[in-house]
Amino acid sequence: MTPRKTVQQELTKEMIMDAARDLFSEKGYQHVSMRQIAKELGYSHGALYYHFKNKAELFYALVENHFSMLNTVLDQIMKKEMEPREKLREIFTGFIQFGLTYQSHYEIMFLIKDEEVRNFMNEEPNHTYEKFAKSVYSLCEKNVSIQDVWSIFLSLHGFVTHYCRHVVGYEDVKGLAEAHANFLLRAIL
Amino acid sequence: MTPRKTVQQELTKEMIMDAARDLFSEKGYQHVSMRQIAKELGYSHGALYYHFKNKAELFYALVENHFSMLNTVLDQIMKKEMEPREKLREIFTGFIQFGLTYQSHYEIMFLIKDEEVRNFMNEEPNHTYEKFAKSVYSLCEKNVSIQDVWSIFLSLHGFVTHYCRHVVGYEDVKGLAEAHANFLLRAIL
DNA sequence: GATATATTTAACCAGTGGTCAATAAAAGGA
DNA sequence: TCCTTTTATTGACCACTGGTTAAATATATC
Repeated sequence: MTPRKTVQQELTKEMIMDAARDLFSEKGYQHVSMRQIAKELGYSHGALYYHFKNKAELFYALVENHFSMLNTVLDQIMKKEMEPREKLREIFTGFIQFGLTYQSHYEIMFLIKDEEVRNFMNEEPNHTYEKFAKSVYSLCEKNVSIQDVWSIFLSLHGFVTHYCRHVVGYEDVKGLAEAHANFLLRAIL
Repeated sequence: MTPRKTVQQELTKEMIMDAARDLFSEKGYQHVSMRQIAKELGYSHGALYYHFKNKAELFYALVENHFSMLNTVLDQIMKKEMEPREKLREIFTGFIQFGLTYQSHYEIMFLIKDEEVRNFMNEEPNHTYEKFAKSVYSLCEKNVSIQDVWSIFLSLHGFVTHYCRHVVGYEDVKGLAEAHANFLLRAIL
């Protein structure tokens, strides 16, 4: 019985979130239990509840930053000095790269069906999409419709979703991702 | 104790499969239990096990035909007398319609990450994709690459996946689906 | 030493897939 | 018609998982 560990090995929110992240990547959100997360950390499951009110709150803490990460990716690309066409390509591959690099994040952000979890995310998805859409739209000038931008998003989403399911990293499909980006570019130019 | 139901109707595999289908559409594979299915039917869960060895077998019985259903959809479109371009459009919207009409099927066919479930499907996904790819390829003549066909598939997949998540029927997004199809057509013509 | 803090442990509760003896209804013969 | 056999259904039961909570207790802080 060791009802409290020494300070150096005390559990933190960050530790829990890191472990949770890893497990989600590996097994998917649905198949990770609080007990598993605790076991991974070498703590009892009860300890998690000291740091997070419940499972949903833990998930929300995780997902909260994921959208701003993606926003940052988009911002950084938009800042670059580059031809519009190249920039578009970068946005497309950048989106895919984000999705496949942070698969568990992506899953939670865009793939989870669970109502309970999704109710935690309010406007983040819309906000991030707005940023994406504005960027794409501004780089295409007038030969593209709002509809088209949405189609592009869905098409990228399809790419990420498929390869998420088969758990490969971005590097494994870099060539395919670029081809996909080119394919989409062809539709709008 | 009423160890057997009076008159009424006896349970059949079809009844079970119908109820299961509905529940899967609604809640997804993981969140439907044998007990829920039984309850929906007004029988005890034990009765299900008289008709199906276990949950997996029930799912497989369900999914088994889904691929051939999609194959049939593709075949029927290919049989039609139509301009290639229109046929392509029909294939695209037909795929989406299938995905959104049989969301639970689609989910199992193309979206489930669960190893246990996926091990049930052997070559069906590949076979169905082959049929899709051959059809599309033959309708495009030479101005399209194998890569492009794959991109089309992923793009349609993205559409279905997204709207599956938000549980809407095909009718609710028919206009969007057609726009998406047109978008994809533009990329290859 | 007292108090706040962090952790474990055990337990609760609801739910799961799955098994099976008991049993009533239906079917088939005589 | 009665009797047997087959068939389909039930509900108790098992072993398990998962989220959550509360009491107990060891450490840290003052």
